[in-house]
Amino acid sequence: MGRGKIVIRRIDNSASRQVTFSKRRNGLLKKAKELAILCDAEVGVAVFSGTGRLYDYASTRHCEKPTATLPNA
Amino acid sequence: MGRGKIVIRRIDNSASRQVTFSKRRNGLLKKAKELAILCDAEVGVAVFSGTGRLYDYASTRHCEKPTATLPNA
DNA sequence: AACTATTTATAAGA
DNA sequence: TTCTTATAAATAGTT
Repeated sequence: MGRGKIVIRRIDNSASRQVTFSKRRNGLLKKAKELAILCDAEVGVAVFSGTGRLYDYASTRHCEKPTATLPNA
Repeated sequence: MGRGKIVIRRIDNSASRQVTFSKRRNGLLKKAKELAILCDAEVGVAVFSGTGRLYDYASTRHCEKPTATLPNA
């Protein structure tokens, strides 16, 4: 969905990969939220960046929100 | 993204809600997979339908895949 | 379950 | 890196 068509494979360029990660991560979380609201569904999403930072969404949060990182981060 | 613009709020009509759930659930899982591949990120998504059926995706599956249902399903 | 008119997401570019 | 814009992709309403 952009100026050009892309193939779904790892983006080699680190800077481009970071930019795409930021954009698509936001898009995914937005879609998750919309699905939960529109369809009255329970939805949970967790995304860890390459540096181990967590970005998440849960339609119903049953626990305390952690500031998690991957073990190897 | 459709013939008409919609507001993000629970879809009252049960049949429409089910159809939208099916379409958007597939879209969300696809986006999750693309994000994981493009950006080399760890991504997990879990969606429970109103009837408690689970639809999920995990970029790296560390455990056995369960055929889970919500407790109240 | 297919089909498109449209909206939305986003790849490039500024 | 935040904003813009052309274009690809998702999808709402329809058949």
